Amino acid sequence: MSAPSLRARVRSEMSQEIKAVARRHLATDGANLSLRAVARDLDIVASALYRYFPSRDALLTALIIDAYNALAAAATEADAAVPRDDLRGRWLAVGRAVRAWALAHPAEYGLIYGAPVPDYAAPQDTVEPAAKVILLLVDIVTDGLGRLKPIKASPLTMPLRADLRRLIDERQGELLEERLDRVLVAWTHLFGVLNFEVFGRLDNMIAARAEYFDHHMTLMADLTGLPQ
Amino acid sequence: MSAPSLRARVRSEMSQEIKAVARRHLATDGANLSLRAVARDLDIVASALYRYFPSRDALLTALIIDAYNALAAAATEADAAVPRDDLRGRWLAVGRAVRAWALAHPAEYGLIYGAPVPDYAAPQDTVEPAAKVILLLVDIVTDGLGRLKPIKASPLTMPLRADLRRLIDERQGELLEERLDRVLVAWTHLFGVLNFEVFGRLDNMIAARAEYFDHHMTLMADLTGLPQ
DNA sequence: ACACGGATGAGAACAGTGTTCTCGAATGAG
DNA sequence: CTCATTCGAGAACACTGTTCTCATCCGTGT
Repeated sequence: MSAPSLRARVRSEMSQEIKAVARRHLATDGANLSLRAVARDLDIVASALYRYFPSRDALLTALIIDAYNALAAAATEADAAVPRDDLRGRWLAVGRAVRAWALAHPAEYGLIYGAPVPDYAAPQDTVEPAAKVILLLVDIVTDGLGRLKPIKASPLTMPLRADLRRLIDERQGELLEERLDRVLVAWTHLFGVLNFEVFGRLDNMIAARAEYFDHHMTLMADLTGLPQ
Repeated sequence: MSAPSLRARVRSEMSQEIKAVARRHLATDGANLSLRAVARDLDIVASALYRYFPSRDALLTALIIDAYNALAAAATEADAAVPRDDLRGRWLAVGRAVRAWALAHPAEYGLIYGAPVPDYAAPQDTVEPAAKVILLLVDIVTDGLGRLKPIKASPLTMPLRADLRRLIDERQGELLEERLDRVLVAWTHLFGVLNFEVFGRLDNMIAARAEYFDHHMTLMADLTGLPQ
């Protein structure tokens, strides 16, 4: 890695600034982001933006990647702040961090967990940060091996078991299929509740939002067999 | 109810046709629906659309309402086709119907369960059909009163209990707070799994989609205490 | 049966959009 | 100190939603 040239530095600063302004607009205008409006805010002509992003889609993609990374960072940091053997504490901390980030950045959250634009293929750069949250949950459960409560209830069908086996093998995981299955259930549920809350589906239904969320996370911890 | 005049009839037919074409466009272009493109498909000039819908938003709203109603109708029909006392059969039928509709109409599904456009207030016409699915689930569970398995695990906190009590009272429901809570969990989860599947979050993860979905629905039936 | 009036669609216009291209000017690199 | 690369401006093009005005049509009330 050679030292970045001055030009490269100011260029990347400009890219960051464009994204910052775009994020601000996103918060008020949602996904209908206007390049010209962003340019105006930067005292720049719209075509100048094309020196930094080849298209509007590219800018949105950059914002999406940033959002994934920010969300993953918040979750990771929250997990790291809890003693390793406090599994339920870590579990709840991750959930709360994801929720806090989502509520603080609803537009960006909608960008990554709302309906994707059709025929938009998620670039490879998004898959790793996108997987981060569930990997955190897997890690927490894996750290509890030996202490986990047994899983009762319906056995998995073979095709499903095969999918889970493959996922475990791909990452050299240590969980059993049944256990990973429960983590997937919890992961699904985490974003299910969050979508409902962020997208307004709980309006006029649930007032005690934070308690509602914690309750669901606890239930999922139970279902996954987290001890205590 | 007087007989609708001829003019009113052709007018409503034209409205339906506009929505049909718009739905077709929605499927390929997603939420960026172009009025002019719709008009072209109808051999009509764009401004003529304004005789039928006062704005693009109004057309989208109409599509949203239709989507809610279609989804609710599919779910209701599926429930009605199963013997009343086969609770788990009805439960699964509703879930599968919702999933089938969502997979058959991903764009419309995204319209109603994806990220809402900011500052877009859901018109009153949407709340009733939007609530239909959860009401079906509540009905199924209510039909099982006396046969339901007891709910174990963490008691509800007071604020949450109050929210649930209010929801029950509003509709003169017969469920206990704990039971309604579980129905809400199941409802949340239903759309959580579906969002993940429809929005592509299961790509390269789960191949056995139908089994995955059924498995989650069954787990939720267990959690809710549905007998058998 | 007939004239009337309201409903309908065409077309032009306006403001706004993403994107491409060309052209000076600046400025870091050799 | 020159030169090539990078940058931003500006015009242009093909779109978009929306508003007006203007004929034309045709069901309706008499």
